[in-house]
Amino acid sequence: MSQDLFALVDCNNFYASCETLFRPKLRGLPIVVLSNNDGCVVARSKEAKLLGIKMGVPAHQIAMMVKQHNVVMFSSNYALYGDISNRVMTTLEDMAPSVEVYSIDEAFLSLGGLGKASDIVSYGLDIRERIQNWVGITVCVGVSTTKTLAKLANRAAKAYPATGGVVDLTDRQRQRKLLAITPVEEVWGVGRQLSKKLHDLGIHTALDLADTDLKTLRKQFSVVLERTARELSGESCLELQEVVSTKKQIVCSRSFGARVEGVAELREAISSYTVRASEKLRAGNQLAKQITVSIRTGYFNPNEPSYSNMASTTLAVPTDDSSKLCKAANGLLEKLWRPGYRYAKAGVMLADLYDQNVVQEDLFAPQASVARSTLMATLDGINKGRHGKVFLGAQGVKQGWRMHRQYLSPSYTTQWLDIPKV
DNA sequence: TCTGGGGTCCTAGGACCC
DNA sequence: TCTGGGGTCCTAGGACCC
Repeated sequence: MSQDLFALVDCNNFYASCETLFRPKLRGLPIVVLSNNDGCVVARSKEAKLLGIKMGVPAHQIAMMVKQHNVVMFSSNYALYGDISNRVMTTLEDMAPSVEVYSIDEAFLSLGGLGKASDIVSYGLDIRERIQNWVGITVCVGVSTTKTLAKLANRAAKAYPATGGVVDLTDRQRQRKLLAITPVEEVWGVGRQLSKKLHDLGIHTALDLADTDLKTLRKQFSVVLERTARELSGESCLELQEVVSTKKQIVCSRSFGARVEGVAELREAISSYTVRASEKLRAGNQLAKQITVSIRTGYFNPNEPSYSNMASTTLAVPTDDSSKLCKAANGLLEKLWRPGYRYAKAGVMLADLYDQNVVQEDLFAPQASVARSTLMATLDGINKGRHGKVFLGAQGVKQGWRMHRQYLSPSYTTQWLDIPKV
Protein backbone atom coordinates (compact mmCIF):
# COMPACT_ATOMS: atom_id res chain seq x y z
CA MET A 1 0.00 0.00 0.00
CA SER A 2 1.20 3.46 -0.77
CA GLN A 3 1.84 5.99 1.97
CA ASP A 4 -0.90 8.17 3.44
CA LEU A 5 -1.23 11.54 1.81
CA PHE A 6 -3.12 14.41 3.41
CA ALA A 7 -3.99 17.84 2.12
CA LEU A 8 -5.04 20.65 4.40
CA VAL A 9 -7.15 23.28 2.67
CA ASP A 10 -7.55 26.45 4.73
CA CYS A 11 -9.39 29.64 3.78
CA ASN A 12 -7.42 32.87 3.94
CA ASN A 13 -8.68 35.43 6.48
CA PHE A 14 -11.99 33.61 6.33
CA TYR A 15 -14.41 35.84 8.24
CA ALA A 16 -12.96 39.00 6.76
CA SER A 17 -13.15 37.48 3.26
CA CYS A 18 -16.80 36.55 3.80
CA GLU A 19 -17.59 40.16 4.69
CA THR A 20 -16.04 41.49 1.47
CA LEU A 21 -17.62 38.82 -0.72
CA PHE A 22 -20.81 40.80 -1.32
CA ARG A 23 -19.22 44.23 -0.92
CA PRO A 24 -16.38 44.34 -3.41
CA LYS A 25 -15.83 48.01 -2.57
CA LEU A 26 -14.33 46.95 0.73
CA ARG A 27 -11.57 44.90 -0.89
CA GLY A 28 -8.16 46.31 -0.16
CA LEU A 29 -9.35 48.06 3.01
CA PRO A 30 -8.31 47.02 6.51
CA ILE A 31 -11.17 44.97 7.93
CA VAL A 32 -11.60 43.37 11.34
CA VAL A 33 -14.30 41.04 12.59
CA LEU A 34 -15.17 41.18 16.28
CA SER A 35 -16.11 38.33 18.60
CA ASN A 36 -19.58 37.97 20.05
CA ASN A 37 -20.70 40.99 22.02
CA ASP A 38 -18.28 43.04 19.89
CA GLY A 39 -15.60 42.12 22.43
CA CYS A 40 -12.30 41.48 20.74
CA VAL A 41 -10.75 40.96 17.30
CA VAL A 42 -11.17 37.42 15.95
CA ALA A 43 -10.35 37.95 12.28
CA ARG A 44 -8.46 40.47 10.17
CA SER A 45 -7.98 41.16 6.51
CA LYS A 46 -4.45 41.23 5.13
CA GLU A 47 -4.47 45.02 5.31
CA ALA A 48 -5.55 45.00 8.97
CA LYS A 49 -2.74 42.59 9.79
CA LEU A 50 -0.28 44.92 8.10
CA LEU A 51 -1.47 47.75 10.35
CA GLY A 52 -0.33 45.64 13.27
CA ILE A 53 -3.76 44.82 14.66
CA LYS A 54 -3.26 41.66 16.67
CA MET A 55 -5.56 38.71 17.04
CA GLY A 56 -7.58 38.81 20.24
CA VAL A 57 -7.10 42.43 21.24
CA PRO A 58 -10.13 44.10 22.86
CA ALA A 59 -12.08 46.25 20.42
CA HIS A 60 -11.81 49.38 22.57
CA GLN A 61 -8.02 49.19 22.46
CA ILE A 62 -7.91 49.72 18.71
CA ALA A 63 -10.41 52.59 18.65
CA MET A 64 -7.69 55.10 17.74
CA MET A 65 -6.33 53.00 14.93
CA VAL A 66 -9.82 52.40 13.57
CA LYS A 67 -10.38 56.13 13.28
CA GLN A 68 -6.96 56.93 11.90
CA HIS A 69 -6.83 54.29 9.19
CA ASN A 70 -10.54 53.91 8.45
CA VAL A 71 -10.59 50.34 9.61
CA VAL A 72 -13.93 48.71 8.81
CA MET A 73 -15.38 46.77 11.75
CA PHE A 74 -17.89 43.94 11.68
CA SER A 75 -19.72 42.03 14.38
CA SER A 76 -19.44 38.32 13.74
CA ASN A 77 -22.15 37.03 11.45
CA TYR A 78 -22.07 33.26 11.85
CA ALA A 79 -25.10 32.70 9.65
CA LEU A 80 -23.13 34.17 6.76
CA TYR A 81 -19.82 32.43 7.54
CA GLY A 82 -21.53 29.08 8.05
CA ASP A 83 -23.23 29.30 4.70
CA ILE A 84 -20.09 30.29 2.80
CA SER A 85 -18.25 27.51 4.60
CA ASN A 86 -20.79 25.00 3.32
CA ARG A 87 -20.18 26.18 -0.22
CA VAL A 88 -16.43 25.71 0.17
CA MET A 89 -16.83 22.24 1.68
CA THR A 90 -19.30 21.08 -0.97
CA THR A 91 -16.88 22.17 -3.65
CA LEU A 92 -14.09 20.21 -1.97
CA GLU A 93 -16.25 17.11 -1.71
CA ASP A 94 -16.53 17.13 -5.50
CA MET A 95 -12.77 17.18 -5.83
CA ALA A 96 -11.55 14.58 -3.35
CA PRO A 97 -12.51 10.99 -2.49
CA SER A 98 -12.75 11.77 1.22
CA VAL A 99 -13.02 15.01 3.13
CA GLU A 100 -12.90 15.78 6.84
CA VAL A 101 -14.43 19.14 7.66
CA TYR A 102 -12.13 20.13 10.47
CA SER A 103 -13.43 23.60 11.28
CA ILE A 104 -15.52 26.33 9.73
CA ASP A 105 -12.66 27.35 7.43
CA GLU A 106 -10.50 24.27 6.92
CA ALA A 107 -10.72 20.68 5.76
CA PHE A 108 -8.38 17.72 5.49
CA LEU A 109 -8.51 15.72 2.28
CA SER A 110 -7.17 12.27 1.74
CA LEU A 111 -5.27 12.03 -1.54
CA GLY A 112 -4.98 8.30 -2.00
CA GLY A 113 -4.31 8.20 -5.73
CA LEU A 114 -1.78 10.95 -6.17
CA GLY A 115 1.85 10.00 -6.22
CA LYS A 116 4.01 12.19 -8.39
CA ALA A 117 5.10 15.57 -7.11
CA SER A 118 3.90 17.36 -10.23
CA ASP A 119 0.42 15.86 -9.72
CA ILE A 120 0.27 17.10 -6.17
CA VAL A 121 1.07 20.69 -6.96
CA SER A 122 -1.24 20.94 -9.95
CA TYR A 123 -4.03 19.32 -7.95
CA GLY A 124 -3.54 21.91 -5.21
CA LEU A 125 -3.67 24.69 -7.78
CA ASP A 126 -6.89 23.23 -9.21
CA ILE A 127 -8.50 23.32 -5.79
CA ARG A 128 -7.45 26.91 -5.28
CA GLU A 129 -8.72 28.01 -8.63
CA ARG A 130 -12.06 26.28 -8.38
CA ILE A 131 -12.90 27.61 -4.92
CA GLN A 132 -11.83 31.06 -6.01
CA ASN A 133 -14.05 30.91 -9.09
CA TRP A 134 -17.05 29.12 -7.66
CA VAL A 135 -17.25 30.58 -4.15
CA GLY A 136 -15.02 33.65 -4.30
CA ILE A 137 -12.84 32.66 -1.37
CA THR A 138 -9.05 32.28 -1.52
CA VAL A 139 -7.58 29.15 0.04
CA CYS A 140 -4.10 27.75 0.62
CA VAL A 141 -3.22 24.09 0.29
CA GLY A 142 -0.59 22.11 2.18
CA VAL A 143 0.16 18.49 1.38
CA SER A 144 2.19 15.93 3.29
CA THR A 145 2.25 12.43 4.70
CA THR A 146 0.74 13.26 8.12
CA LYS A 147 -1.90 15.70 9.24
CA THR A 148 0.52 17.63 11.42
CA LEU A 149 2.94 18.04 8.52
CA ALA A 150 0.10 19.03 6.20
CA LYS A 151 -0.80 21.75 8.71
CA LEU A 152 2.76 22.97 8.63
CA ALA A 153 2.84 22.87 4.83
CA ASN A 154 -0.30 25.00 4.81
CA ARG A 155 1.31 27.57 7.11
CA ALA A 156 4.21 27.76 4.72
CA ALA A 157 1.87 28.22 1.77
CA LYS A 158 0.29 31.15 3.59
CA ALA A 159 3.55 32.67 4.79
CA TYR A 160 5.44 32.56 1.49
CA PRO A 161 3.54 34.03 -1.49
CA ALA A 162 6.20 32.67 -3.82
CA THR A 163 4.72 29.21 -3.26
CA GLY A 164 1.59 30.26 -5.12
CA GLY A 165 -0.51 29.12 -2.19
CA VAL A 166 0.35 25.43 -2.56
CA VAL A 167 3.12 23.57 -0.76
CA ASP A 168 4.07 19.95 -1.37
CA LEU A 169 5.85 18.74 1.75
CA THR A 170 6.17 15.07 0.95
CA ASP A 171 9.92 15.13 0.48
CA ARG A 172 11.88 14.12 3.57
CA GLN A 173 14.64 16.68 3.13
CA ARG A 174 12.16 19.48 2.56
CA GLN A 175 10.31 18.45 5.70
CA ARG A 176 13.41 18.71 7.85
CA LYS A 177 14.34 22.02 6.32
CA LEU A 178 10.96 23.52 7.11
CA LEU A 179 10.87 21.99 10.61
CA ALA A 180 14.23 23.55 11.37
CA ILE A 181 12.97 27.08 10.73
CA THR A 182 9.59 26.62 12.43
CA PRO A 183 9.34 27.70 16.07
CA VAL A 184 7.94 24.87 18.17
CA GLU A 185 4.98 26.99 19.30
CA GLU A 186 3.70 27.06 15.72
CA VAL A 187 3.23 23.31 15.64
CA TRP A 188 -0.35 22.05 15.68
CA GLY A 189 -1.04 20.75 19.18
CA VAL A 190 1.63 22.83 20.93
CA GLY A 191 0.03 25.70 22.80
CA ARG A 192 1.23 28.31 25.26
CA GLN A 193 1.82 26.08 28.28
CA LEU A 194 3.59 23.33 26.38
CA SER A 195 5.90 25.67 24.49
CA LYS A 196 7.00 27.28 27.73
CA LYS A 197 7.97 23.90 29.16
CA LEU A 198 9.56 22.83 25.89
CA HIS A 199 11.72 25.95 25.70
CA ASP A 200 12.92 25.26 29.24
CA LEU A 201 14.08 21.87 28.03
CA GLY A 202 15.96 23.42 25.13
CA ILE A 203 13.41 22.38 22.53
CA HIS A 204 12.91 25.46 20.38
CA THR A 205 12.08 24.35 16.85
CA ALA A 206 9.71 21.83 15.35
CA LEU A 207 12.77 19.83 14.34
CA ASP A 208 14.01 19.76 17.96
CA LEU A 209 10.65 18.30 18.95
CA ALA A 210 10.67 15.73 16.14
CA ASP A 211 14.12 14.56 17.23
CA THR A 212 13.36 14.34 20.94
CA ASP A 213 13.31 10.88 22.49
CA LEU A 214 9.71 9.64 22.42
CA LYS A 215 9.83 7.96 25.83
CA THR A 216 10.99 11.19 27.41
CA LEU A 217 8.15 13.10 25.82
CA ARG A 218 5.60 10.61 27.03
CA LYS A 219 6.97 10.61 30.56
CA GLN A 220 7.37 14.36 30.93
CA PHE A 221 4.27 15.36 28.99
CA SER A 222 1.67 12.95 27.61
CA VAL A 223 0.78 10.67 24.76
CA VAL A 224 -0.58 13.69 22.91
CA LEU A 225 2.78 15.36 22.53
CA GLU A 226 4.44 12.04 21.77
CA ARG A 227 1.98 11.63 18.92
CA THR A 228 2.75 15.11 17.64
CA ALA A 229 6.46 14.32 17.59
CA ARG A 230 5.84 11.10 15.68
CA GLU A 231 3.70 12.95 13.17
CA LEU A 232 6.43 15.53 12.67
CA SER A 233 8.84 12.70 11.90
CA GLY A 234 6.54 11.42 9.20
CA GLU A 235 4.76 8.66 11.10
CA SER A 236 1.03 9.10 10.58
CA CYS A 237 -0.90 8.72 13.86
CA LEU A 238 -4.03 10.72 13.14
CA GLU A 239 -6.51 9.35 10.64
CA LEU A 240 -8.92 11.22 8.45
CA GLN A 241 -12.24 11.42 10.30
CA GLU A 242 -14.75 11.54 7.55
CA VAL A 243 -17.90 10.82 9.52
CA VAL A 244 -18.81 13.53 11.98
CA SER A 245 -18.85 11.90 15.39
CA THR A 246 -21.89 12.52 17.55
CA LYS A 247 -21.58 15.37 20.03
CA LYS A 248 -20.67 14.66 23.64
CA GLN A 249 -21.72 17.99 25.01
CA ILE A 250 -23.67 21.03 23.84
CA VAL A 251 -22.89 24.45 25.22
CA CYS A 252 -24.64 27.78 24.95
CA SER A 253 -22.97 30.58 26.85
CA ARG A 254 -22.85 34.32 26.29
CA SER A 255 -21.49 37.48 27.80
CA PHE A 256 -24.22 40.01 28.46
CA GLY A 257 -24.48 43.24 26.51
CA ALA A 258 -24.80 45.01 29.86
CA ARG A 259 -24.18 43.73 33.38
CA VAL A 260 -27.08 41.95 35.04
CA GLU A 261 -27.85 41.95 38.76
CA GLY A 262 -31.37 40.65 39.35
CA VAL A 263 -32.25 36.99 39.36
CA ALA A 264 -35.29 37.65 37.15
CA GLU A 265 -33.18 38.89 34.25
CA LEU A 266 -30.69 36.11 34.77
CA ARG A 267 -33.57 33.68 34.54
CA GLU A 268 -34.52 35.07 31.14
CA ALA A 269 -30.97 34.62 29.88
CA ILE A 270 -30.61 31.10 31.27
CA SER A 271 -33.99 30.15 29.76
CA SER A 272 -32.96 31.51 26.37
CA TYR A 273 -29.62 29.70 26.41
CA THR A 274 -31.32 26.48 27.45
CA VAL A 275 -33.81 26.79 24.60
CA ARG A 276 -30.97 27.39 22.15
CA ALA A 277 -29.02 24.40 23.49
CA SER A 278 -32.15 22.23 23.25
CA GLU A 279 -32.60 23.26 19.62
CA LYS A 280 -29.08 22.09 18.87
CA LEU A 281 -29.81 18.90 20.77
CA ARG A 282 -32.88 18.15 18.66
CA ALA A 283 -31.11 19.11 15.46
CA GLY A 284 -28.66 16.27 16.19
CA ASN A 285 -31.44 13.86 17.23
CA GLN A 286 -30.03 13.62 20.72
CA LEU A 287 -31.38 13.63 24.26
CA ALA A 288 -29.62 14.97 27.33
CA LYS A 289 -29.59 13.59 30.84
CA GLN A 290 -27.32 16.10 32.49
CA ILE A 291 -27.55 19.87 32.58
CA THR A 292 -25.09 22.38 34.02
CA VAL A 293 -25.65 26.08 34.63
CA SER A 294 -22.89 28.58 35.28
CA ILE A 295 -22.85 32.29 36.08
CA ARG A 296 -19.99 34.67 36.67
CA THR A 297 -19.02 38.29 37.17
CA GLY A 298 -16.49 40.01 34.88
CA TYR A 299 -12.93 38.70 34.58
CA PHE A 300 -11.12 41.92 34.23
CA ASN A 301 -12.15 44.49 36.81
CA PRO A 302 -10.16 43.87 39.99
CA ASN A 303 -12.18 46.45 41.96
CA GLU A 304 -15.43 44.63 41.46
CA PRO A 305 -16.48 41.84 43.83
CA SER A 306 -16.11 38.65 41.86
CA TYR A 307 -18.15 35.49 41.99
CA SER A 308 -18.24 32.49 39.71
CA ASN A 309 -20.04 29.24 40.22
CA MET A 310 -21.67 26.32 38.47
CA ALA A 311 -24.13 23.61 39.37
CA SER A 312 -25.46 20.59 37.57
CA THR A 313 -28.20 18.04 37.92
CA THR A 314 -29.02 14.69 36.39
CA LEU A 315 -32.51 14.08 35.09
CA ALA A 316 -34.37 10.85 35.74
CA VAL A 317 -34.94 10.35 32.00
CA PRO A 318 -32.98 11.89 29.11
CA THR A 319 -35.03 14.52 27.29
CA ASP A 320 -34.91 17.07 24.48
CA ASP A 321 -37.89 19.02 25.78
CA SER A 322 -37.06 22.73 26.04
CA SER A 323 -39.40 23.46 28.90
CA LYS A 324 -38.33 20.48 30.99
CA LEU A 325 -34.71 21.46 30.54
CA CYS A 326 -35.57 25.08 31.32
CA LYS A 327 -37.21 24.08 34.56
CA ALA A 328 -34.14 22.13 35.60
CA ALA A 329 -31.84 24.98 34.57
CA ASN A 330 -33.77 27.57 36.52
CA GLY A 331 -33.78 25.33 39.57
CA LEU A 332 -30.00 25.29 39.38
CA LEU A 333 -29.88 29.06 38.91
CA GLU A 334 -31.80 29.61 42.17
CA LYS A 335 -29.06 27.72 43.95
CA LEU A 336 -26.27 29.70 42.30
CA TRP A 337 -27.51 33.27 42.35
CA ARG A 338 -26.21 35.59 45.06
CA PRO A 339 -27.39 39.18 45.47
CA GLY A 340 -24.97 42.08 45.24
CA TYR A 341 -22.97 41.00 42.19
CA ARG A 342 -22.92 42.40 38.69
CA TYR A 343 -23.04 39.35 36.45
CA ALA A 344 -21.25 39.46 33.11
CA LYS A 345 -21.80 36.02 31.67
CA ALA A 346 -23.92 32.90 32.00
CA GLY A 347 -23.96 29.53 30.32
CA VAL A 348 -25.81 26.27 29.96
CA MET A 349 -24.24 22.93 29.14
CA LEU A 350 -26.02 19.72 28.19
CA ALA A 351 -24.07 16.51 28.67
CA ASP A 352 -24.54 12.77 29.04
CA LEU A 353 -26.15 12.72 25.60
CA TYR A 354 -28.07 9.83 24.08
CA ASP A 355 -29.16 8.96 20.59
CA GLN A 356 -32.88 9.59 20.26
CA ASN A 357 -33.49 6.19 18.69
CA VAL A 358 -31.52 4.17 21.18
CA VAL A 359 -32.77 5.52 24.48
CA GLN A 360 -35.30 3.71 26.63
CA GLU A 361 -38.78 5.15 26.37
CA ASP A 362 -40.41 6.36 29.54
CA LEU A 363 -42.71 3.45 30.30
CA PHE A 364 -45.26 5.49 32.21
CA ALA A 365 -45.85 8.43 29.89
CA PRO A 366 -45.56 7.32 26.27
CA GLN A 367 -48.49 9.38 25.00
CA ALA A 368 -47.39 12.61 26.61
CA SER A 369 -43.85 12.25 25.27
CA VAL A 370 -45.10 11.84 21.72
CA ALA A 371 -47.23 14.97 22.02
CA ARG A 372 -44.29 16.92 23.43
CA SER A 373 -41.94 15.87 20.70
CA THR A 374 -44.49 16.92 18.07
CA LEU A 375 -44.71 20.29 19.78
CA MET A 376 -40.93 20.67 19.84
CA ALA A 377 -40.65 19.72 16.16
CA THR A 378 -43.30 22.31 15.33
CA LEU A 379 -41.45 25.02 17.27
CA ASP A 380 -38.22 24.14 15.48
CA GLY A 381 -40.03 24.33 12.13
CA ILE A 382 -41.37 27.82 12.84
CA ASN A 383 -38.05 29.07 14.17
CA LYS A 384 -36.05 27.69 11.29
CA GLY A 385 -33.90 30.37 9.69
CA ARG A 386 -34.40 33.01 12.30
CA HIS A 387 -34.41 31.97 15.93
CA GLY A 388 -36.84 33.25 18.50
CA LYS A 389 -39.98 33.85 16.46
CA VAL A 390 -41.83 31.60 18.92
CA PHE A 391 -40.39 31.32 22.41
CA LEU A 392 -41.12 30.39 26.01
CA GLY A 393 -42.48 33.10 28.31
CA ALA A 394 -39.52 32.49 30.61
CA GLN A 395 -37.15 33.86 27.97
CA GLY A 396 -38.55 37.35 28.49
CA VAL A 397 -39.45 40.02 26.01
CA LYS A 398 -37.23 42.99 26.80
CA GLN A 399 -34.02 40.98 27.08
CA GLY A 400 -31.84 43.84 28.28
CA TRP A 401 -28.96 41.40 28.66
CA ARG A 402 -28.71 40.57 24.95
CA MET A 403 -25.26 40.80 23.44
CA HIS A 404 -24.11 43.78 21.42
CA ARG A 405 -23.81 43.39 17.69
CA GLN A 406 -23.39 46.93 16.60
CA TYR A 407 -21.62 46.25 13.32
CA LEU A 408 -23.60 43.32 11.98
CA SER A 409 -23.59 42.84 8.21
CA PRO A 410 -26.72 41.64 6.36
CA SER A 411 -27.28 37.90 6.06
CA TYR A 412 -26.79 37.97 2.31
CA THR A 413 -27.22 34.28 1.74
CA THR A 414 -29.62 33.11 4.44
CA GLN A 415 -32.35 35.78 4.64
CA TRP A 416 -34.63 36.62 1.74
CA LEU A 417 -34.79 40.26 2.77
CA ASP A 418 -31.00 40.55 2.78
CA ILE A 419 -30.27 39.06 -0.63
CA PRO A 420 -28.18 41.51 -2.62
CA LYS A 421 -30.00 43.06 -5.57
CA VAL A 422 -28.22 43.59 -8.86
C1' DT B 1 -17.43 51.77 29.67
C1' DC B 2 -15.67 48.36 26.68
C1' DT B 3 -11.77 41.70 26.88
C1' DG B 4 -15.90 35.47 22.70
C1' DG B 5 -17.86 30.90 22.16
C1' DG B 6 -17.94 25.98 21.39
C1' DG B 7 -15.75 21.99 21.29
C1' DT B 8 -12.26 17.62 22.20
C1' DC B 9 -9.05 14.69 24.61
C1' DC B 10 -6.09 13.24 28.47
C1' DT B 11 -4.75 12.63 33.27
C1' DA B 12 -4.86 12.39 38.18
C1' DG B 13 -7.21 11.19 41.99
C1' DG B 14 -11.05 9.47 44.64
C1' DA B 15 -14.66 5.98 45.39
C1' DC B 16 -15.64 1.50 45.27
C1' DC B 17 -15.15 -3.50 44.63
C1' DC B 18 -13.11 -8.07 45.44
C1' DT C 1 5.27 -2.40 65.83
C1' DC C 2 2.99 -4.14 62.20
C1' DT C 3 -2.29 -2.60 58.27
C1' DG C 4 -2.48 -5.36 50.37
C1' DG C 5 -3.02 -5.17 45.65
C1' DG C 6 -5.27 -4.63 41.55
C1' DG C 7 -8.89 -3.26 38.89
C1' DT C 8 -12.81 -0.13 37.09
C1' DC C 9 -15.51 3.89 36.83
C1' DC C 10 -16.37 8.66 37.40
C1' DT C 11 -15.28 13.53 37.77
C1' DA C 12 -12.73 17.79 37.81
C1' DG C 13 -9.37 20.25 35.83
C1' DG C 14 -6.08 21.35 32.43
C1' DA C 15 -4.39 21.45 27.95
C1' DC C 16 -5.35 22.07 23.18
C1' DC C 17 -7.98 23.54 18.78
C1' DC C 18 -10.49 27.11 15.69
